[in-house]
Amino acid sequence: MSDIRRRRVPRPVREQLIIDAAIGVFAKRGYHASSVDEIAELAGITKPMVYLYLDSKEGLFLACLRREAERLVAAFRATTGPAPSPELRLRAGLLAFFTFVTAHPDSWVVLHRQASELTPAIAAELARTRRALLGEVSGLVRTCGAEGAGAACPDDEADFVAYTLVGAADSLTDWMALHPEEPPERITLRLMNMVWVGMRNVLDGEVWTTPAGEA
Amino acid sequence: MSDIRRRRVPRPVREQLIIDAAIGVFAKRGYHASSVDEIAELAGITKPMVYLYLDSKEGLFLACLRREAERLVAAFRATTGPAPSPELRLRAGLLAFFTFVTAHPDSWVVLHRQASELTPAIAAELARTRRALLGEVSGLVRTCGAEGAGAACPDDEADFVAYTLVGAADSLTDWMALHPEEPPERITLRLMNMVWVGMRNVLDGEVWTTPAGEA
Amino acid sequence: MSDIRRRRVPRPVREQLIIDAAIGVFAKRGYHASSVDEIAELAGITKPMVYLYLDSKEGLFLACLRREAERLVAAFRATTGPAPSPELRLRAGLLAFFTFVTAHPDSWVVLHRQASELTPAIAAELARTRRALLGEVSGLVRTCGAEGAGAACPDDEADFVAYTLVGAADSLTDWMALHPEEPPERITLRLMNMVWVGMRNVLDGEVWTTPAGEA
Amino acid sequence: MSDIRRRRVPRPVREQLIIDAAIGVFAKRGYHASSVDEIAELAGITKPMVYLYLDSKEGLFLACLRREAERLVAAFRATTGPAPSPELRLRAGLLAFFTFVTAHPDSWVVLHRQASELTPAIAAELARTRRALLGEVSGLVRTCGAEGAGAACPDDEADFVAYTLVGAADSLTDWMALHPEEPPERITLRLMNMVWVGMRNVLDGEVWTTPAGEA
DNA sequence: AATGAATGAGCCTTCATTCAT
DNA sequence: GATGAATGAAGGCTCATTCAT
Repeated sequence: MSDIRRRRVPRPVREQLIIDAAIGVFAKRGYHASSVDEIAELAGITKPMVYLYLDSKEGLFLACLRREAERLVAAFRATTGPAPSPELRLRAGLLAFFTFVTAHPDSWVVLHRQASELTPAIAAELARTRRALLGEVSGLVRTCGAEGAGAACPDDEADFVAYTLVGAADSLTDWMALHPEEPPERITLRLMNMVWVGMRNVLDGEVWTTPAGEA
Repeated sequence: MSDIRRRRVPRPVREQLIIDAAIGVFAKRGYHASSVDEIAELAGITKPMVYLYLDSKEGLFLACLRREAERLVAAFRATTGPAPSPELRLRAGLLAFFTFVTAHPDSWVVLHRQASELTPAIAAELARTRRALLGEVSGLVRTCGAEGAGAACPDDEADFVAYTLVGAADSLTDWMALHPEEPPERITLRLMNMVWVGMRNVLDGEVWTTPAGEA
Repeated sequence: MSDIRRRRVPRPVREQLIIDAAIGVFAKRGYHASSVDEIAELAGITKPMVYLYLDSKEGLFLACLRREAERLVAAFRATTGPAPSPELRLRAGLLAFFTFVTAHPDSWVVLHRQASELTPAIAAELARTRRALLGEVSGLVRTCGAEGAGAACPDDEADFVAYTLVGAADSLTDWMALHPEEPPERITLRLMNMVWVGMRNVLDGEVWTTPAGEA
Repeated sequence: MSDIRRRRVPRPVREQLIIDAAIGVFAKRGYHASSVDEIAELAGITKPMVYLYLDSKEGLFLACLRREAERLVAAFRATTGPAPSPELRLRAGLLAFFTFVTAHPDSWVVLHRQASELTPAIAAELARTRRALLGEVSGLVRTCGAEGAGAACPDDEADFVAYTLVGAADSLTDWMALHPEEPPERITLRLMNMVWVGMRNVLDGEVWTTPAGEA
């Protein structure tokens, strides 16, 4: 970040440097409030280079989105694959998430905290990204059904559980910011504690009902 | 939208009409992409009026934030207070949330989906709003500890659970958009199923641990 | 140009002032080389007003085009109508043209000297304008056929003559710039001299042929 | 467009290729709206080469202007010289013009349809070009005076006639675009019909006057 | 001989905001 | 109480032009 940003940097490298800068600015200010000028300056170049390489502000944001989504999903897969049992796979997935978010907080903001004020193209890409992440989680969840075949667990339930997990994890991201001493492992453990039993019950079709009989 | 917006509307009413319009626009476009022009036109008045009543774009957004936060918290309290047992209180809170979000989708977007691209003043107000909501939930959670004594349940655990619940509920908001036939009651029931047992365990200090012995 | 341009000018007036300024700048620099800033300054206001009233640079140019085309055609019609005989009508038309061009040189440049570098919308409007002018002249020419019915004169010939006349007149515009002492009346007379006889012959079907017999 | 544009093209050839490309682009888009990038790409080289060979965008345009003007005047002279009689010389000149314009429409646009939006240097060169062409025509016209003596025909009259002819021919360029089946020979014939008699009268000092006695 | 990398400057456009009526 | 007129400031984008290789 000090010497490589000097003149005459080959295009592929410069592109990554620009995206690096862009993620920082987009995360801090949001899409509309970010100015390409600021991104260019942070990347150590001038505006025309940004447009030459990434086409437009929208293209720049899309590039950020794609690169980080790929990274997150890769991290997720790399850990959930090898784990031997359902609960360890779930744990591995949660851990991968919290580790990624700890390591790349800006990426997560860009990936997930940009509701509204986006152009159609960006909104579409973002929706695709989210679907990919939720699909990943949903697939993982489907392998967690009690003793037997995944077929026993309807997709609908798995999706519901996936949304719950992703939302909970997302929100815990904020909690982590208030508790910096807590390592991803402990967050993961605590979240496992909260959801593992209930999740299994849900996937197995056991339901909680309103105790007495009220509204 | 037809007659009331005519001339000679008393100030407090006008203000509410402006805020109504603003919430719609802010939810659709986001803060920065919203233009005061569009809000004024939707409210049926001219721009200088907006400035006369709400001071600035920022003030306008703050007014939206305050009004809707108040409404959501009120809805929450109104239902959790009367419920007799812990689990019914929790259920009532969740139901209140999902009902509110169903009834006022724009409000929820403005309240919660506006990360980044906000001015400091707005970010502060928004943080306050979220803290209020989380505090409310956290308090509720604290009453759900097993045998009764809130003292047995450390604030830390309650907070963690609150973040998990709010995040899960928030995310299920998206799930609801994909399943419009599902009423708030069923969402509430399913979420209760997923978290009730685990939550109790967590609040009681029972912990899940990595089964065999791995990373 | 000194006092009326002060603050608080009603919209219709301002619009005309802006168009006045725009014609001057567009004529001097051409469409692309003109900057809205310069036009605004010359009009005694700031850029946002130009956009508020005329929408865009393109809209501004279109407004110039429409206003001046209307004026030129009006001047043309006003004089050709009353004239009693064919040759006097033609003479009146030519005189109207040269008088208009003398009085509004910038208008003529904007109307006719803007080949290429125009947006599609402008090109279309400009084509319409030229067709209107040529149609006017062509109609006039058609009434100049020798003794009798305009039917005797095919549209094709009239069009050819109209193009010739308009082109000649246009070019003489440059000649006039080099001979400022020459009044429109004399130019008109000289052009009548050059074309009247030949035109009549052409419209009557008499043709010149290569004398001997060569390539 | 396939092989010659490969590497190792000698400089003079490359220059001509660049000018070829430039004329096409300048004619289509106009001076300001043309980008050096597009010209370079069309010429099959990179931008720095354009600057190395032609110095600047302005120099590039000037080169186009000079080359095409030379070609047009050459074509004009080549045909008017040998013709034996005045009317055949005029006919030959007109024919040369219409033939050239038919063969090189882009050249004509660049040479003649670029009023305004030009830099001073270009405007000057363009004025010189036009003067050259008009001078050529004017000289030709001077040899058309009735009985022979050019002295009998004042320069002033010849100039006036030249402007008329050039303007008429220019405008007929547009007419030709609407009548692609009409060959240069026929256009020439029709224009001769329209102007030959009147031109002779003018050059001989015979004047048309307002018939009765009006404004 | 040729090119990829880089930039200073400028232009169109929009927006939040205010003044004068 | 309400509005039309007006603006300072900024942002996205492009372009002619040059340098270092």
